[in-house]
Amino acid sequence: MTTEARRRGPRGPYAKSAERRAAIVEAASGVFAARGYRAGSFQEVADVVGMSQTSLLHYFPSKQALLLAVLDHRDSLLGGSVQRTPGPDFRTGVLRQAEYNSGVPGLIELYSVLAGEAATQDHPGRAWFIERFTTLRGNYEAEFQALKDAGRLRDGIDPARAAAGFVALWDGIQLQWLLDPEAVDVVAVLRDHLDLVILP
Amino acid sequence: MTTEARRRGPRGPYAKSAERRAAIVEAASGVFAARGYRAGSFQEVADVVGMSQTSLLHYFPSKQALLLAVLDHRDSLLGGSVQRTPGPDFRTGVLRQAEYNSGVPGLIELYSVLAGEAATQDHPGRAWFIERFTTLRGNYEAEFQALKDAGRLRDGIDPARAAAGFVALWDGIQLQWLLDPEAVDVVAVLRDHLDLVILP
DNA sequence: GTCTATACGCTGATAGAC
DNA sequence: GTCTATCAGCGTATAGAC
Repeated sequence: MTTEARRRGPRGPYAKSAERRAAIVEAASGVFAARGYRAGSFQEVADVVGMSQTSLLHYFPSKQALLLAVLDHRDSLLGGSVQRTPGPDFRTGVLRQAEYNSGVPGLIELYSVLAGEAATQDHPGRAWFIERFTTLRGNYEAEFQALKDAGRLRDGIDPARAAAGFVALWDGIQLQWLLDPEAVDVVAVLRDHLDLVILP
Repeated sequence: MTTEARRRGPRGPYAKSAERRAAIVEAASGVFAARGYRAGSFQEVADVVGMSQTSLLHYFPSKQALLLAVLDHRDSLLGGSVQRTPGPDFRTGVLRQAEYNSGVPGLIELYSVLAGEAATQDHPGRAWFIERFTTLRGNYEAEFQALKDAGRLRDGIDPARAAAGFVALWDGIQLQWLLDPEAVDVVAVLRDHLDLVILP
């Protein structure tokens, strides 16, 4: 819809408005990552962007709407984590992504914190996470299936369960890393696992 | 200290007081599991136990104190998940525990929700979870080391990384299960993994 | 679009009567 | 030990001036 508006040329402050929205989403990402959704406040987001709390409501009609914008924004940054890495070999792509992630801890934090919180009752992000896990498992299942077809999956491994397991491993080890960065090596753990599952 | 008091015999309401405390911790476990720590309120816990909010403060001087009591209580129920299963073979014991867990979803929920929340800034349970992950990894590392010594660990697997990975896998798959119970089979995923790592 | 003023509820915690 | 009364503060959201 932004592009829609821009096409007309000299038609007003829409572009600036889009910039504001982007700034708000960015600020909210930081706040929700640091505090979680429930504990994170509109006011705090407003302070970061430098506007009043009520002005935020002009861009996002509710806190929930802001949360969903934040989640979608994160997705557009990291991709489905699988789609992002279509180029080389699956194993290499995934490990490269994991390596990259360690450079943007804020995004990991946002994801881990909200995923846990989303398991609570009436959480506005719950449906989003359920759907996200579903597609994620689907994507990885396809990858493992392709490996299987190529004869590169270890015998007896079920692609669907392997997919769920790999997503789980990644999320779990990232949480441990978040709580105690010195104690675990995310990339090494993932590599170990993939080397067990994928034949050379 | 409870046993200390009971030894004296007819010395007052201490036993009853301990019962109250237990009831409060139980109620708080449910509330924190369903809502998380920050969103869960003292008032809600009080409603569940059937007393006033301020009376709770007589047993637990602060919300944080209640949280820590809840966490320790959960641990005493499930054990370190490893100590609980010293009997048979490691693999069997773990899978049995996982099977058991699916019968008490509330405890899983409590754990998953709070673990994610604990990664936020200034969370009162953060230190608890860091320490817990450390001991958990240590315990599993010892198990894998024992398997290695017995020649039953697959070649090239590092016990410490395998431990971190297994804990991660378990936590991660439980979170997926919590959000979408139909979509994943916790025990099957864990079994697949162990069968890959442990030689028959 | 941005603001101030404000409604209205809920939070954890304290003081003190009984 | 349990209560009522109360505190000071923060939460989201609305109304309306500019």
